[in-house]
Amino acid sequence: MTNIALIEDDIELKELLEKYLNFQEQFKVVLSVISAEDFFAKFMEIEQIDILIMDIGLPGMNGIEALPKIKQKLPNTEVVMLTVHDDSEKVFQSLKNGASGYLLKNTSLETIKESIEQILAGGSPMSPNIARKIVDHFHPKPIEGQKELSIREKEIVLALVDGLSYKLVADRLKISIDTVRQHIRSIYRKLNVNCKAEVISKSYKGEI
Amino acid sequence: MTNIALIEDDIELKELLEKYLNFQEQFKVVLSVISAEDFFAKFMEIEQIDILIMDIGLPGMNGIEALPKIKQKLPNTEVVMLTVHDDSEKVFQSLKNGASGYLLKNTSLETIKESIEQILAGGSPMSPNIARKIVDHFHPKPIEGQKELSIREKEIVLALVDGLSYKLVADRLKISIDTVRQHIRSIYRKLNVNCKAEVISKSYKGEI
DNA sequence: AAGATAATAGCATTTTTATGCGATTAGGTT
DNA sequence: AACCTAATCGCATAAAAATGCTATTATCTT
Repeated sequence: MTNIALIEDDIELKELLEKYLNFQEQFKVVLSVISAEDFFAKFMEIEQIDILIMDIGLPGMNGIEALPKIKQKLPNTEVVMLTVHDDSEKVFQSLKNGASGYLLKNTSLETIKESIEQILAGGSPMSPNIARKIVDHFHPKPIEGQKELSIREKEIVLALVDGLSYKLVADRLKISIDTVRQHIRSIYRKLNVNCKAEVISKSYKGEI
Repeated sequence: MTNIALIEDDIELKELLEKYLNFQEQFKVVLSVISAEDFFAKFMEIEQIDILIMDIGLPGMNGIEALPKIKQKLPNTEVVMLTVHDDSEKVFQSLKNGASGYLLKNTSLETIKESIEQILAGGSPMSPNIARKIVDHFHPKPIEGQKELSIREKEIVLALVDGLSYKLVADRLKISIDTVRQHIRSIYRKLNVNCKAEVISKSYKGEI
């Protein structure tokens, strides 16, 4: 038996979900509230919550703000966001704050049921459009008007990302520190930056 | 009509997929080969390839190596990996190299068909276990024995990640440059580092 | 042959970072 | 009351980074 909690301020949807999930014999909705504040007031009374399905747009504290506080108190509860928001910002913030899944509100009850089963099987349910936003995050973004770094320059960048000083970069690549300086000059020119920090950030953002 | 290409060295699976997809009236398998080399030899003859479904474990050049070369020549073709490999390394490399979806080989034909439809609708099909690996990538990893940064210190970190100098950090937070220095000292002590570069890297790795 | 680019290296100078030491104020804990 | 932490600020100094300028060699393109 899987214990499920809901935070959803759309009463109609909340009751529909509650009914549908309780109708499944393997699930039990043990808590169903309309706000994060409500959840914090009542969750201690529940012996176990396996899965929490929550909205982002809530009255009072929103779902994304509430998420880290919930995960702090219930680290073993898997949280799935169920929301109309499909902008990247909200998706990534939710994931960073501890969500294990992200479903859009046009998801069918059937698919929500399957999503819960996926979570229990160690997976992450994700509406395809949300998955695309995450996948695109990994795709290198070609910056227009930005010159391609040479192989050697990319090696220097990797060393900088590793946190090495000019001296240590020189040691790693067996070149003089002045050559390192020279390469870094070229890198800064090509990337239009003027400090290591920006190079490292661009590297992590996939802009190199 | 959607044109589909396959690279799959398991002949049985390859022919099964080919038959199944051709049976769907909205799909047409326009190229079906058993290696990347084969693909490169024959893809020019095909007028259009909308979707490429490919394996990773191939004879000769493997799927991950072949991927960037394929995307270079066919930037508008959406690539879905279909493989038995579920290790994070292969998943992330595939995404970085341009894959738009990642399915495990236990995926049903029915689900593969749905995955193609998801791609066409601008989504990214993803087996739930693969999605979990990607989601986990965003979850902050609590480092044992690492002290929690204060709110102010986190603001400083954000400013450093943005590439600001001490002086500009001071301006942004309306404090003196010496206070910035002091905060950065505390941050370095808590994170066990001794330069901005490492702080920025830790931040992007989710270790803060 | 001339021109462009990548990789190497040196020297000088200014700016920024990293670090040592000390200090005050405010808020919370024991 | 004594103690701790977060946040603030100052001064000093050594190390590292950023930048300006020059120069050689090799390779590749036109």
